Amino acid sequence: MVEILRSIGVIARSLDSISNIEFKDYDLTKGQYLYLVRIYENPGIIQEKLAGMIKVDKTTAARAIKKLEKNNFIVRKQSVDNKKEKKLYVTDKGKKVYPVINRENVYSNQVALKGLDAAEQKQILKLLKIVENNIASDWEYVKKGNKREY
Amino acid sequence: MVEILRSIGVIARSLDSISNIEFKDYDLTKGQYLYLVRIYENPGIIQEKLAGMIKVDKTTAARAIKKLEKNNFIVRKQSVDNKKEKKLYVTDKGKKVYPVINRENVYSNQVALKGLDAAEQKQILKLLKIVENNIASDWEYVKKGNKREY
DNA sequence: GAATTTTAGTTGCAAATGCAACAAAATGAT
DNA sequence: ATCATTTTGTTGCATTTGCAACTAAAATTC
Repeated sequence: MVEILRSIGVIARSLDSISNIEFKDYDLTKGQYLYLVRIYENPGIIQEKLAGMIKVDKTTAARAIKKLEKNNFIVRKQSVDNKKEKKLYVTDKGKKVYPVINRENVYSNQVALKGLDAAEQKQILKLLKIVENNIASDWEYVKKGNKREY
Repeated sequence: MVEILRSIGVIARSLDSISNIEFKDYDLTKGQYLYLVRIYENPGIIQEKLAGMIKVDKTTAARAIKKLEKNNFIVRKQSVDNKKEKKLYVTDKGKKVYPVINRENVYSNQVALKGLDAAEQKQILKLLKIVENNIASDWEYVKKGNKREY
């Protein structure tokens, strides 16, 4: 019964691969769309939280964000109340690309859910949210250097 | 309703990240476990099919497999009936690691499904299989250089 | 309030990833 | 049988990814 992990892996790689190919026309290189949409939807979010949100190494996030900034999709503003933090915001250029990403995501979502009725669509989302929550704590645990016992 | 894509992405990255960290003790570097289990379960499979099975670029698969061979986890045997193909088989060393990977996967699966009753577990697997199928054709389509219209 | 721990971010490596572009064998079409 | 196409695999190159190791600011503990 290891199938759900594999299925999820296969689906995720497929979707990511498709997105990366489709966004190349918009100057967005591998993975960048991930960060951009989250910054758009969470203006002022900091790098560390963003990394945790999408479950990616903080150094990977740092570099992806740096590149987004270099390419003028986002800006980093020094937080006034906290000298460590740099708050992230989407620029006008970033705001223009957002609908493109969103449109693609909505379409892929449609393709993914083809053949499922409304109740099943609701159900899979609900169940995935639970799984996401379940696995999130283990991710943090292992990322911090702790060893899972099993 | 783009949430299922995101949820799947988050879960997949979490699981992959955890696996990569946990398998480091067994000389398996990033991603290798993916290929090894599939070769174990499908002896004689060729590289191209394996790449398609896990939805990864064929050049990425080529290099991961090359490394698995170099580290003696698998062997490549020239197919007798087809001079292009190289069939893949797990070595004794590979066979020894398989249970380790499987045990981890089973555990992660358990963690993932925590809080879901038997019916829900069955349901999520069934729905994910449909989604996997739905998205697989788009992956192949886009990978071959075709453009999705939406 | 000084000392310790946690949080947020960075840089140096080494490795993985994937697109392009290629070669050669196998298959299909006429 | 010949020619075109598809399948399988490779290498070059640029980019992404992530673990280690490190600063510095903030929060917590004593």
